[in-house]
Amino acid sequence: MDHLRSRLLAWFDRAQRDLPWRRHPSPYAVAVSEFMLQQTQVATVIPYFNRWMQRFPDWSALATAPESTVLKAWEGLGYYRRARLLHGLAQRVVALPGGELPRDPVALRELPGIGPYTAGAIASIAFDVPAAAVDGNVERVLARVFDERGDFAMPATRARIAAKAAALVRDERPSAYTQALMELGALVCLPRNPHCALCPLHALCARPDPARVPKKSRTTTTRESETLAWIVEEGGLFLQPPGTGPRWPDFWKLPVWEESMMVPADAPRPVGLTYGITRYRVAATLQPGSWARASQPELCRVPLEALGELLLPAPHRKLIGRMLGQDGKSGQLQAPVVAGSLAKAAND
DNA sequence: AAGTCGGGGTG
DNA sequence: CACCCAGACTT
Repeated sequence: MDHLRSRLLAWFDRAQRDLPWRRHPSPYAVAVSEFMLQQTQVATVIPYFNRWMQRFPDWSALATAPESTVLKAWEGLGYYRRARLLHGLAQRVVALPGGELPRDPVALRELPGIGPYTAGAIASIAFDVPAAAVDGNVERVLARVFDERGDFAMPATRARIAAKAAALVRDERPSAYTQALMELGALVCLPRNPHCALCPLHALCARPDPARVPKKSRTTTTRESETLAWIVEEGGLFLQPPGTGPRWPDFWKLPVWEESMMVPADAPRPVGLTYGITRYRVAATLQPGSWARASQPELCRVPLEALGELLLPAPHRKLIGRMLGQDGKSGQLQAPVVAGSLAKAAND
């Protein structure tokens, strides 16, 4: 399949996107980008990556940073275990003799947070080592090219595709080849509406018909609803500290509304938001109120102007933004902006 | 082999 | 809405 490779590489040289981690692809930059890109789209990662490289420019800077700082820089990206694993990876790397990642994918696989995909991706992209890196994009592209019709949820199907990917590896521009396969999946060989007419592999693809593409099996989502409490006293908002509750163990959270403990307030009006977390779809309401008796001892009263520095789940931060009349369209609110806005709103 | 873990982009 | 995304780790 040398034909496939030459066509793919020629297309990549022409069509690849200008992405920040392609500017100076050091092993560190490649590793940071790969961790951030796990189950996360490129457009979401770009601003996080740029801020991260400013704040933690190399392995040493990351390794010596406190974990709270690392998590704060990851806030809003999701899958927070990745941040801890990357932090742990940095500490392992600086302790290695060369102070750098190994280039062997088998050795990479032993390090924290580096699975089969990421090991192949770092080896090939950062070190130009011929290694296969099979992510969701590559799986889809190869399944179409080789007319693999098995269910993607079945390990046997994925194993067949992985074998195809491994058989395609050559010692010819491994870095560009790995990125080209993924870039094709991201720009041309799309999940729903592949642009087959524009595809460099169109002539040799076994299944160029967009109407007959394999799809992943569905996941069932469970619906939930929750009411959270907005209680402010003396410029401080009552929050649940980290370490409690089923979700976001590292985060501060809005407390759950307790009918027996709280009295709803007439103003301001409640605000609502529906958000998804893993396989759940949660309809959340933020209810303003006050304490019926004494405040719950496990809650902390946090000054509104300090909220920007706290670790808050994205949906909770959005609810707070809406309660204070902010647009909230920016999704992730910058800490200084939040602090300033909250202080201003608290004076109203 | 199945569950868990976030959040946003997109048709 | 549902699906998908440069997956890894735990049970």
